[in-house]
Amino acid sequence: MSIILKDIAEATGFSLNTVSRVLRGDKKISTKTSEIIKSKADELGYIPNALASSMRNSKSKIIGVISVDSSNTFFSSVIKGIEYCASKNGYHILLANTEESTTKEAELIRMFLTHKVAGIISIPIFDNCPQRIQMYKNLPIPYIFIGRFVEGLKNHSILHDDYLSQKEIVCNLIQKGHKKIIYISGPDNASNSHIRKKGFIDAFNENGIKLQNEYFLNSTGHIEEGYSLINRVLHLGLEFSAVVCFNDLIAMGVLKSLYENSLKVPKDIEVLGFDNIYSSQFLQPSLSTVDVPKFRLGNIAMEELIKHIKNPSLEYKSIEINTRIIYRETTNNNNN
Amino acid sequence: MSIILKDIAEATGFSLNTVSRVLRGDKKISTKTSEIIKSKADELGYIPNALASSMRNSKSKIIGVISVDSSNTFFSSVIKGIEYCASKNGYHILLANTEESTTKEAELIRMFLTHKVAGIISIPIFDNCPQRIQMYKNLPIPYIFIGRFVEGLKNHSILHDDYLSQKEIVCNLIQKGHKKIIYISGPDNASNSHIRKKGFIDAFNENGIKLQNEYFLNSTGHIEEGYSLINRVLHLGLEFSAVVCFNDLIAMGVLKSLYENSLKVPKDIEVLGFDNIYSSQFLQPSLSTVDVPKFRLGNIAMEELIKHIKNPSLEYKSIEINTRIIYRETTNNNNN
DNA sequence: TTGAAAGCGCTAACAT
DNA sequence: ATGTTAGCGCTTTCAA
Repeated sequence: MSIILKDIAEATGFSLNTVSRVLRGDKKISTKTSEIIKSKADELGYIPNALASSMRNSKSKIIGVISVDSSNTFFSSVIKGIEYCASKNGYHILLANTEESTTKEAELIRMFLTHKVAGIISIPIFDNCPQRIQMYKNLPIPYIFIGRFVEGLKNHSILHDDYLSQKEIVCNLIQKGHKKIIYISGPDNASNSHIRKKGFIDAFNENGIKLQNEYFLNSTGHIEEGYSLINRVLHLGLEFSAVVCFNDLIAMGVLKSLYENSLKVPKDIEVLGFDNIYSSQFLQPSLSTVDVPKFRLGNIAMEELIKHIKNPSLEYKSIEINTRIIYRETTNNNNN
Repeated sequence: MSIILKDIAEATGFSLNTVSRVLRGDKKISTKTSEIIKSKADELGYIPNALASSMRNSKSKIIGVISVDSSNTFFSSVIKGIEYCASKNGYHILLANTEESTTKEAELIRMFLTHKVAGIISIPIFDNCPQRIQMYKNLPIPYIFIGRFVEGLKNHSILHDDYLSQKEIVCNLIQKGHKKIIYISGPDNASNSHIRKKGFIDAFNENGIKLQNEYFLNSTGHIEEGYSLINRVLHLGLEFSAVVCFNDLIAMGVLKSLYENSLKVPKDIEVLGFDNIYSSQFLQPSLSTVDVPKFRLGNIAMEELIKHIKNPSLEYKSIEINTRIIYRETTNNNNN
């Protein structure tokens, strides 16, 4: 059926081995031989068998990528960055979603191992389940975490600054006189939910303002929740003058709810998101947020991973990327 | 280093073959033997080698997925559907982007072949370059196209109805009295750009209204263009009372521009998108659009592909999924 | 510069 | 019910 090295060898009269060497670009082959073999390979439509080659030399050009939800706009940008960098370097990605399940994450790691991937990039679920951490520690291949860190494996993470930006945003609000600020937090199983929330809390503490429980709203980070949570507190009559959201999606829902309730943004209520997803600048009003370089995050993760694949003894070091606050139209920016 | 079948064979005293059969769940093995071997495999932390197994029985559980841009929210939903269905059936996806390049698409196909994938799902670039079509025709493995069709290979496509919905939308506008409707078209290299545009044109023709060239605006389907194109025609003083967009992203940009130019939607201008992406219903005003079942599209494509993998002699048949017009707040819906 | 032989880890065919 | 043997297509010794 399909053409294999042996066919080319027989067709050209050279040995199978010589053919293999030519096609891999091995030195020590006469130009003439090389040309003959290459053109015959072309003519026969030879397609190399990566499985056989991987098996023989235990090298693979495939990277396993674990994400929670590849359709989330944040992750899909990160994954695009990963894919782009992988492709540029001759690697390819095997993509799978955990759907928030730790069991699934463990299965995926095992699956990747089964498929002999060269390395793994993971946007892991945040729980400190020791078995899972151990699973990563036992990996015989390089691995990198993106955007979240796993207890005890911080060196493997490409992070972005969540804390400072979140705190600065809130300090800014406080300086403008806001005291009743709602914070809608993100999913518990993402490490940056906790970090951002801490940024919010610390801003209050550093300014000596009391925090009240009813101003903390929990969400899993989806639009609908921003919408329904604000509807609810409005209905309950909670007073507030600003809403700080774990991410832009939540902020979109918040904006919608405020609009429907005839509250003007930013005049009555200021709103801030986080992530700077693609559509944020095109909202009405455009969303003030924190830019997280998503594509770059993926890119850097992949670059780092490749370094570790090429040099397995390389020490891991945690990398933190800066974020950047972008004040747009959902905040009063007179003082900026 | 890593545990292989032979290690388990030696540790249990059974033959390598028996071990293999137990671990694959082959019948004709005594329960006792099976238990001994399984527990030893667990104990040793055995991880099967999919490469070796694939090589031996030329079966693979990997599907190649080709998309133009996996970070586009439309595609990322489709891909999620693919991945979900794949995972449910024990398959995994190798994902790669063509970045609009035909050359890249050809390379990817070759790469997938090299990696011995079981099948390919492609969101192909739309050009009738005969070499590329031939490339698909020559594929020794099953393949399915999503959302677009390739000349001469229509049976391989999972399509969604673009034409009827687009036409109906426009007929509706015309019935409401609109005569000056801007159409912002999508990228030339997507087959549905052409189909949707035809729907728009036919609506005019069937209602006996003349089409004017300046009402056709070309775009590649991104937000920015919706924004800048409308800014431009407004600047030029073109009169219009409705904007029909190839997709929701464009419509978002349009909305932004209209808003900034103090034009009220839908009072002054009605706006329609297409695709019903996740955020559309949360825009202000929420976007009237056509729902395309993205996740389901991916799901069905994968299901079909699996059928063909399991039964290679199965005839291909084109599948068309219905779309559904959703009138929200960017249109005047009194009459609906 | 080229060739012969061994073997990666597994499964299928055949034997017992 | 279990074992023996061959071989998937390739690359890596080692030899010439």
